[in-house]
Amino acid sequence: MNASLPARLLTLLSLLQSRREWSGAELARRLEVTDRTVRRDVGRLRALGYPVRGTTGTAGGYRMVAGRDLPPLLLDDEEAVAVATALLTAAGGTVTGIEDTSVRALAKLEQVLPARLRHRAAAVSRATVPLVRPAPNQVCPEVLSVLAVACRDHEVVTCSYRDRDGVVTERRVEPHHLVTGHQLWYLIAHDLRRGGWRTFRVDRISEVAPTGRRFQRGEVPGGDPAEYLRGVLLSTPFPHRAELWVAASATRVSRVLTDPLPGRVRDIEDGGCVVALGSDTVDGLLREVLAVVALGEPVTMTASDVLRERLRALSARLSEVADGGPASDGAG
Amino acid sequence: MNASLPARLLTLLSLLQSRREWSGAELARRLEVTDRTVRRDVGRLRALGYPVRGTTGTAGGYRMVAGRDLPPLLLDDEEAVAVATALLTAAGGTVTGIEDTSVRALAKLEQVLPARLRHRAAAVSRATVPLVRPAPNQVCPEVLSVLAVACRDHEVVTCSYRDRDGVVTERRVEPHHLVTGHQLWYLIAHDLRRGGWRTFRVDRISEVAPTGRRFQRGEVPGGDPAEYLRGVLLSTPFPHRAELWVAASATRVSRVLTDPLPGRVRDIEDGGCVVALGSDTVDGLLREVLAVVALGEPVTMTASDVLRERLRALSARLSEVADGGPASDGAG
DNA sequence: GCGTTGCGGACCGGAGGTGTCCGCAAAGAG
DNA sequence: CTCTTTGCGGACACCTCCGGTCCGCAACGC
Repeated sequence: MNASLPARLLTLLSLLQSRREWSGAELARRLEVTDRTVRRDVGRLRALGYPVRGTTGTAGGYRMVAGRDLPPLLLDDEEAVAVATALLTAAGGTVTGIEDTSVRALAKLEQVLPARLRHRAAAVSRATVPLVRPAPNQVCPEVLSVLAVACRDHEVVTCSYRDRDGVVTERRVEPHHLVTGHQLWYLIAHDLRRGGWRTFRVDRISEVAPTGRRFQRGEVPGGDPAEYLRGVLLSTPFPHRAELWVAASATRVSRVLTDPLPGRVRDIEDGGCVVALGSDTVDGLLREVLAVVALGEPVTMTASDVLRERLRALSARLSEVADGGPASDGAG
Repeated sequence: MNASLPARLLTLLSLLQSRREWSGAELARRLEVTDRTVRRDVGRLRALGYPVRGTTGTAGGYRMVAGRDLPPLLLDDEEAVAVATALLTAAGGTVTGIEDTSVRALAKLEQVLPARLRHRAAAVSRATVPLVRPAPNQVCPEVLSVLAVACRDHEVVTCSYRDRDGVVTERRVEPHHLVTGHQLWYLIAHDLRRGGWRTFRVDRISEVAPTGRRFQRGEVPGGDPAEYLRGVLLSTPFPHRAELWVAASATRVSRVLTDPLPGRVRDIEDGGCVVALGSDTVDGLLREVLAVVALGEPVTMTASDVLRERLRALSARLSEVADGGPASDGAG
C-alpha cells in the first residue's frame, strides 16, 4: 500500500466499519500518517456526507454513525459470502415485493465478487436446508446470479429449459424480471425464437450464457411484473387440483398454506372460505390439505379419488401409529 | 459535489457498479472532467486492485470485473434495504455455520444505515411471511441488530427476558455470540447478575439497550459456540417429548423434520433410525410426527396419551374429509 | 480503408496534501 | 478542583501530484 489519499480514505472507512471505536493515535499508526492528517481525513469523510462522531476525554475516539447516505460498504471475504448467500436464499422465502431490488443488489455484488468467494457463496447457498420443500426446487445460485446481471443490463441470454414434462429445449430470451412467488424464483422473459412473453421457473433453467447482445427494455403486459406472474400462475392448469371449503377466515387459512398465492383463497359469505389448490404432484396437494385439516376447523373437500385414497391411507397410518407403541408417562 | 479526487473515485465506482458498461466520454460527462482524467481515474482504481476492463472499438467501453478483492460496495437506498432484510431473514432460515459472519455483516450495515432506511428494513422484515412456524417466534429486527453490534463491540447490554413460563426478568449480560439453530436465533451471553453462561432465545428478548460499558471477550465453554448451543439445547428438558422408531435412514428422516437438530436423529443397527422429539407445545410435536409418518415408512411411537389422542383425532378428521365431499373427475 | 474506442507519455501551471508547529475545548480521573 | 487525555482546527512551508492540453498508438467494427 503506497497510501495515496483515496486509498487511505478507503482503509479509514474500512477500519471505522470493522470496529465501533478507534482513537486518533491508533488510526494514525494504522494509516502510517500523523494524527493531524487523521483529523483531516476524518474531516474529508464528513465532507463526503459520512458522519464520524468524535468524543473527547480519556475514553474518547472516533466512531462512524448513521448519516444521510449509506457510505461505501467495505466487506471482508466472510461478510461478502454471507451477504451473497443471504440475497440468494432470503428473497426466495419472502412474499414481499422487494425481489427486484434484491436482484439488483445481487447483480451489483455478483459482478465484482472475486471468483474464490463466488464459489464459496454458491456452496453455502446449496448447503442451506430448504425449509418447506424437501429439495427438488433448489435454484442454482450461478444461474440466478447470471440472470440477475443480464436483467439489469438488458442482455439477451441463451439457456436450456426443462419443462414440466421433463422435455429440454434450447431458448434464446430477453430476460426482463426475476420475481419470487409460489416459493420459487420465476423469470419473466421475452422468448425470441417463439416470439412472445414467457415465464420460466428458474430452478428448471440451466446453462445460461449471456450473448453480449443488448435489447430494448419493454413493458411486461399489464405493467406490473408481479401482477403478471400472478396472472400466469393462476391461469396455468395444474395437473392435480382440489378445492376445499373451510370454516375459517381466508387470512387464517392462508397462514398455514405453503404458498398463499393471492386469489387462491377467498372468503365467502357464510363466514368460511374456499381454497383452490393446485400442484404438480399429488404429494404437493396432500401437504396443503394436511395443513388445512390440522387447523382443527370443519372442512369439506372436492377432489379426485386418488387424493381421497391417499388421505384415507394416511389416516389409517396415523391411527395405527397412535395406537401402536406403549404410552409413556411424560407430560405431553 | 465539489469533486475532490476521492469523491470522484467513489462516484466512478458507483457508476461502474450500477451499470455494466460505460463509455469514457459518458463517464467524463458525468464526472465533469476530461476523458484523459477519466482514464487516469480508471488507472487509479486498477492500482487499488479493482480491475476495470476496457474494450476498444465502436462498441467499446469500461466495465468492472471481479478482481482479487471485493471493491467498496456503493448501494442505493433500495438495495441497502434489500440487503438488510436479506441478512435479517435469510440467516434465520439456514442451518449452516455462517451465522457469526452474517451477524458481523449485519452489524456493519446496521451501524451506518440511515435512519429512514432502518425503519423500512425493519418493516419489510416484519412483513416477511415466515415459512414454517405460524408466527410466534418472530425475532424483532431491532433487537437482533442491536445485539449484533453489541456482540461485535463487546459491549454490555441490559434487556428484558421472558422465559418459557412467561416470567419477565431484567438482565444485564455480556453478549458473546448470536447463533441460529432449531429455526431460531439464540444469544450466548454471560449473565452478570446471576453469574455464568446463559443462552437466550432472541425472540424472547426485548428492550435491549447498550450500556456503553465494555467487556473482555472470553471463550465459551468448550470453545465452539455452535457446539455449546447444541449441548444446551439437547440437555434442555422439553415439556413435551416423544420418540419414534422409523424404518428409514437418519438422513432421509432428518430431511423432513422442521429442525433436524444433530443428535436427535440416530441410525440404529436394524436399518431404521430413532428420532427423539422435543417441543414446547403438543402442536409442535404433532407437526413433526406428521411429517415423519407422511414419509410412508413403518413407524412406531413412544409418547404420552395426550399426543396419541391428538393423532387419533387428526386421523378421524382426515378420513372424514376424505369421505366427505363429492369425488371430482380431475386427474389428481 | 476509416471512424470509434481505449491507452498512455510529455509538459506545465497550480491546486492542495502533509508535517510541524500552535492554542482551544471537552470529558474523565484523582 | 487540577491534571491528563482526547479531539479540533488554524497557520505556514514544502512539494507532491492533479488535471488539462497536447500527442501518437493499438484494437475493433463497418
